[in-house]
Amino acid sequence: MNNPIGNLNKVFDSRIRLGVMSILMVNEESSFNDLKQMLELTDGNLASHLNTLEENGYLKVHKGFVGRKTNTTYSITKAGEKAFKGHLAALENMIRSIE
Amino acid sequence: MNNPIGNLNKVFDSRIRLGVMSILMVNEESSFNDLKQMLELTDGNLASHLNTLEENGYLKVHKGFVGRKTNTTYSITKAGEKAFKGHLAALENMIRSIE
DNA sequence: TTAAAGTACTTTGTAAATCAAAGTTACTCT
DNA sequence: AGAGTAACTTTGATTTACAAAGTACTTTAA
Repeated sequence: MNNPIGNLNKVFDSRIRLGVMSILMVNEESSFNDLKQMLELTDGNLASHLNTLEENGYLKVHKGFVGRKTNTTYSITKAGEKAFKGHLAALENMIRSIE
Repeated sequence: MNNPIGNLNKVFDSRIRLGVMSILMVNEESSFNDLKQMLELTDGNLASHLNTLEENGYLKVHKGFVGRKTNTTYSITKAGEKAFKGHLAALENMIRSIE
Protein backbone atom coordinates (compact mmCIF):
# COMPACT_ATOMS: atom_id res chain seq x y z
CA MET A 1 0.00 0.00 0.00
CA ASN A 2 1.59 3.22 -1.15
CA ASN A 3 -1.44 5.25 -0.28
CA PRO A 4 -0.36 7.27 2.74
CA ILE A 5 -3.83 7.39 4.23
CA GLY A 6 -4.85 3.80 3.50
CA ASN A 7 -3.98 2.53 6.94
CA LEU A 8 -5.80 5.18 8.91
CA ASN A 9 -8.78 3.92 10.87
CA LYS A 10 -12.04 5.59 9.91
CA VAL A 11 -13.39 5.42 13.42
CA PHE A 12 -10.60 7.76 14.46
CA ASP A 13 -11.16 10.34 11.77
CA SER A 14 -13.32 12.10 14.33
CA ARG A 15 -11.38 14.46 16.58
CA ILE A 16 -13.76 13.68 19.40
CA ARG A 17 -13.29 9.93 19.25
CA LEU A 18 -9.58 10.54 18.97
CA GLY A 19 -9.78 12.64 22.10
CA VAL A 20 -11.78 10.05 24.02
CA MET A 21 -9.30 7.35 23.14
CA SER A 22 -6.28 9.43 24.01
CA ILE A 23 -7.77 10.30 27.38
CA LEU A 24 -8.60 6.69 28.10
CA MET A 25 -5.15 5.53 27.09
CA VAL A 26 -3.71 7.69 29.86
CA ASN A 27 -6.41 7.28 32.45
CA GLU A 28 -7.41 3.63 32.30
CA GLU A 29 -10.94 4.77 33.02
CA SER A 30 -12.88 7.99 32.96
CA SER A 31 -16.42 9.00 33.85
CA PHE A 32 -18.98 10.41 31.46
CA ASN A 33 -18.75 13.78 33.14
CA ASP A 34 -14.99 13.93 33.16
CA LEU A 35 -14.90 13.19 29.46
CA LYS A 36 -17.60 15.74 28.88
CA GLN A 37 -15.67 18.44 30.69
CA MET A 38 -12.29 17.58 29.26
CA LEU A 39 -13.56 17.58 25.71
CA GLU A 40 -16.08 20.38 26.24
CA LEU A 41 -19.02 18.59 24.71
CA THR A 42 -22.76 18.43 25.14
CA ASP A 43 -24.22 15.27 26.64
CA GLY A 44 -25.78 14.09 23.42
CA ASN A 45 -22.71 14.62 21.35
CA LEU A 46 -20.46 12.77 23.75
CA ALA A 47 -22.96 9.96 24.21
CA SER A 48 -23.21 9.36 20.50
CA HIS A 49 -19.46 9.22 20.00
CA LEU A 50 -19.07 6.89 22.97
CA ASN A 51 -21.73 4.76 21.39
CA THR A 52 -19.84 4.56 18.11
CA LEU A 53 -16.71 3.57 19.96
CA GLU A 54 -18.58 0.95 21.92
CA GLU A 55 -20.29 -0.46 18.83
CA ASN A 56 -16.87 -0.94 17.31
CA GLY A 57 -15.78 -2.86 20.37
CA TYR A 58 -13.18 -0.29 21.34
CA LEU A 59 -14.71 0.75 24.64
CA LYS A 60 -16.30 -0.95 27.58
CA VAL A 61 -18.77 0.64 29.93
CA HIS A 62 -19.10 0.22 33.66
CA LYS A 63 -22.13 1.54 35.44
CA GLY A 64 -21.43 2.13 39.09
CA PHE A 65 -21.91 4.61 41.88
CA VAL A 66 -20.02 7.34 43.62
CA GLY A 67 -21.68 7.47 46.98
CA ARG A 68 -25.32 7.34 46.01
CA LYS A 69 -25.00 8.94 42.61
CA THR A 70 -24.85 6.93 39.44
CA ASN A 71 -21.47 7.05 37.82
CA THR A 72 -20.71 5.55 34.44
CA THR A 73 -17.12 4.97 33.56
CA TYR A 74 -15.55 4.01 30.27
CA SER A 75 -12.36 2.16 29.51
CA ILE A 76 -10.57 0.86 26.46
CA THR A 77 -10.81 -2.76 25.42
CA LYS A 78 -7.95 -4.85 24.07
CA ALA A 79 -9.33 -4.41 20.59
CA GLY A 80 -9.59 -0.68 21.16
CA GLU A 81 -6.01 -0.45 22.27
CA LYS A 82 -4.86 -2.41 19.29
CA ALA A 83 -6.90 -0.36 16.86
CA PHE A 84 -5.82 2.91 18.36
CA LYS A 85 -2.17 1.98 18.38
CA GLY A 86 -2.51 0.87 14.78
CA HIS A 87 -3.99 4.21 13.88
CA LEU A 88 -1.25 6.10 15.66
CA ALA A 89 1.35 4.00 13.90
CA ALA A 90 -0.24 4.81 10.56
CA LEU A 91 -0.28 8.48 11.46
CA GLU A 92 3.30 8.48 12.58
CA ASN A 93 4.24 6.62 9.48
CA MET A 94 2.60 9.25 7.36
CA ILE A 95 4.25 12.04 9.29
CA ARG A 96 7.65 10.40 9.34
CA SER A 97 7.74 10.40 5.56
CA ILE A 98 7.69 14.17 5.83
CA GLU A 99 10.66 14.95 8.03
CA MET B 1 -6.33 24.81 27.08
CA ASN B 2 -6.57 21.44 28.78
CA ASN B 3 -8.79 20.04 26.10
CA PRO B 4 -6.57 17.59 24.24
CA ILE B 5 -8.32 18.11 20.94
CA GLY B 6 -8.76 21.86 21.18
CA ASN B 7 -5.70 22.64 19.10
CA LEU B 8 -6.45 20.30 16.25
CA ASN B 9 -7.25 22.04 12.99
CA LYS B 10 -10.69 21.20 11.63
CA VAL B 11 -9.52 21.42 8.06
CA PHE B 12 -7.28 18.45 8.75
CA ASP B 13 -9.92 16.26 10.32
CA SER B 14 -10.36 14.82 6.86
CA ARG B 15 -8.02 11.95 6.08
CA ILE B 16 -7.91 13.03 2.46
CA ARG B 17 -6.86 16.58 3.18
CA LEU B 18 -4.34 15.18 5.63
CA GLY B 19 -3.01 12.97 2.87
CA VAL B 20 -2.80 15.78 0.34
CA MET B 21 -0.88 17.93 2.77
CA SER B 22 1.50 15.20 3.77
CA ILE B 23 2.26 14.44 0.13
CA LEU B 24 2.85 18.09 -0.62
CA MET B 25 5.11 18.51 2.37
CA VAL B 26 7.41 15.91 0.87
CA ASN B 27 7.04 16.72 -2.77
CA GLU B 28 6.99 20.50 -2.98
CA GLU B 29 4.51 20.13 -5.80
CA SER B 30 2.29 17.46 -7.22
CA SER B 31 -0.08 17.21 -10.15
CA PHE B 32 -3.78 16.56 -9.94
CA ASN B 33 -3.31 13.13 -11.43
CA ASP B 34 -0.47 12.15 -9.16
CA LEU B 35 -2.50 13.07 -6.12
CA LYS B 36 -5.47 11.22 -7.53
CA GLN B 37 -3.47 8.05 -8.00
CA MET B 38 -1.59 8.23 -4.74
CA LEU B 39 -4.73 8.75 -2.71
CA GLU B 40 -6.92 6.54 -4.90
CA LEU B 41 -9.70 9.04 -5.34
CA THR B 42 -12.25 10.00 -7.95
CA ASP B 43 -11.75 13.30 -9.77
CA GLY B 44 -14.65 14.99 -8.08
CA ASN B 45 -13.71 13.95 -4.62
CA LEU B 46 -10.12 15.09 -4.98
CA ALA B 47 -11.14 18.36 -6.63
CA SER B 48 -13.49 19.24 -3.81
CA HIS B 49 -10.91 18.59 -1.12
CA LEU B 50 -8.29 20.56 -3.02
CA ASN B 51 -10.81 23.33 -3.22
CA THR B 52 -11.36 23.34 0.52
CA LEU B 53 -7.63 23.48 1.06
CA GLU B 54 -7.28 26.32 -1.41
CA GLU B 55 -10.17 28.28 0.10
CA ASN B 56 -8.39 28.10 3.41
CA GLY B 57 -5.27 29.51 1.84
CA TYR B 58 -3.27 26.36 2.45
CA LEU B 59 -2.63 25.46 -1.16
CA LYS B 60 -1.68 27.28 -4.29
CA VAL B 61 -2.45 26.12 -7.77
CA HIS B 62 -0.34 26.36 -10.85
CA LYS B 63 -1.84 25.65 -14.22
CA GLY B 64 0.80 24.69 -16.71
CA PHE B 65 1.60 22.24 -19.45
CA VAL B 66 3.50 19.06 -19.96
CA GLY B 67 4.23 19.12 -23.65
CA ARG B 68 0.88 20.20 -25.03
CA LYS B 69 -1.25 18.73 -22.32
CA THR B 70 -2.63 20.81 -19.50
CA ASN B 71 -1.04 20.00 -16.19
CA THR B 72 -2.24 21.51 -12.93
CA THR B 73 0.10 21.31 -9.98
CA TYR B 74 -0.51 22.10 -6.36
CA SER B 75 1.84 23.24 -3.68
CA ILE B 76 1.62 24.33 -0.08
CA THR B 77 1.58 27.98 0.91
CA LYS B 78 3.41 29.48 3.86
CA ALA B 79 0.10 29.58 5.73
CA GLY B 80 -0.54 25.97 4.81
CA GLU B 81 2.80 24.87 6.10
CA LYS B 82 2.28 26.74 9.31
CA ALA B 83 -1.21 25.36 9.80
CA PHE B 84 -0.18 21.83 9.00
CA LYS B 85 2.82 21.94 11.30
CA GLY B 86 0.59 23.34 14.00
CA HIS B 87 -1.81 20.49 13.53
CA LEU B 88 0.95 17.91 13.66
CA ALA B 89 2.30 19.51 16.80
CA ALA B 90 -1.14 19.31 18.39
CA LEU B 91 -1.43 15.68 17.35
CA GLU B 92 1.99 14.80 18.66
CA ASN B 93 1.21 16.64 21.83
CA MET B 94 -1.91 14.61 22.28
CA ILE B 95 -0.09 11.39 21.56
CA ARG B 96 2.87 12.21 23.73
CA SER B 97 0.63 12.51 26.74
CA ILE B 98 -0.11 8.85 26.24
CA GLU B 99 3.31 7.27 26.26
C1' DT C 1 -42.25 17.83 50.90
C1' DT C 2 -41.60 20.01 47.08
C1' DA C 3 -38.59 22.13 44.07
C1' DA C 4 -34.16 22.33 41.89
C1' DA C 5 -30.36 20.03 40.26
C1' DG C 6 -27.45 16.15 38.76
C1' DT C 7 -26.42 11.77 35.87
C1' DA C 8 -26.62 9.56 31.72
C1' DC C 9 -28.73 9.06 28.32
C1' DT C 10 -32.29 9.00 23.89
C1' DT C 11 -34.84 11.40 20.52
C1' DT C 12 -35.51 14.83 17.19
C1' DG C 13 -34.37 17.83 13.69
C1' DT C 14 -31.09 20.37 11.08
C1' DA C 15 -26.98 21.42 8.93
C1' DA C 16 -22.73 20.07 7.13
C1' DA C 17 -19.61 16.82 5.08
C1' DT C 18 -18.56 13.10 2.06
C1' DC C 19 -18.55 10.82 -2.06
C1' DA C 20 -19.54 8.54 -6.64
C1' DA C 21 -21.17 9.31 -10.98
C1' DA C 22 -22.20 11.96 -14.69
C1' DG C 23 -21.68 16.12 -17.19
C1' DT C 24 -18.60 19.92 -19.00
C1' DT C 25 -14.89 22.54 -21.35
C1' DA C 26 -11.04 22.62 -23.75
C1' DC C 27 -7.88 20.62 -25.64
C1' DT C 28 -4.85 16.64 -28.42
C1' DC C 29 -3.88 12.63 -30.93
C1' DT C 30 -4.99 9.44 -34.67
C1' DA D 1 -14.30 12.91 -37.40
C1' DG D 2 -13.90 10.23 -33.24
C1' DA D 3 -11.71 8.86 -29.22
C1' DG D 4 -9.07 10.16 -25.43
C1' DT D 5 -7.13 13.06 -21.62
C1' DA D 6 -7.06 16.77 -17.95
C1' DA D 7 -9.34 19.06 -14.61
C1' DC D 8 -12.97 20.24 -13.10
C1' DT D 9 -18.36 21.27 -11.75
C1' DT D 10 -22.82 19.68 -10.78
C1' DT D 11 -26.08 16.63 -8.93
C1' DG D 12 -27.97 13.79 -5.72
C1' DA D 13 -27.76 10.40 -2.19
C1' DT D 14 -25.92 8.92 2.08
C1' DT D 15 -23.63 9.64 6.24
C1' DT D 16 -22.06 12.27 10.08
C1' DA D 17 -22.21 15.74 13.49
C1' DC D 18 -24.35 18.45 16.55
C1' DA D 19 -27.42 21.17 19.65
C1' DA D 20 -31.44 21.18 22.05
C1' DA D 21 -35.01 19.11 24.23
C1' DG D 22 -36.94 15.28 26.43
C1' DT D 23 -36.69 11.16 29.73
C1' DA D 24 -36.13 8.45 33.99
C1' DC D 25 -34.26 8.28 38.08
C1' DT D 26 -31.99 10.03 42.23
C1' DT D 27 -30.35 13.41 45.48
C1' DT D 28 -29.86 17.56 47.93
C1' DA D 29 -31.64 22.01 49.59
C1' DA D 30 -35.46 25.04 51.31
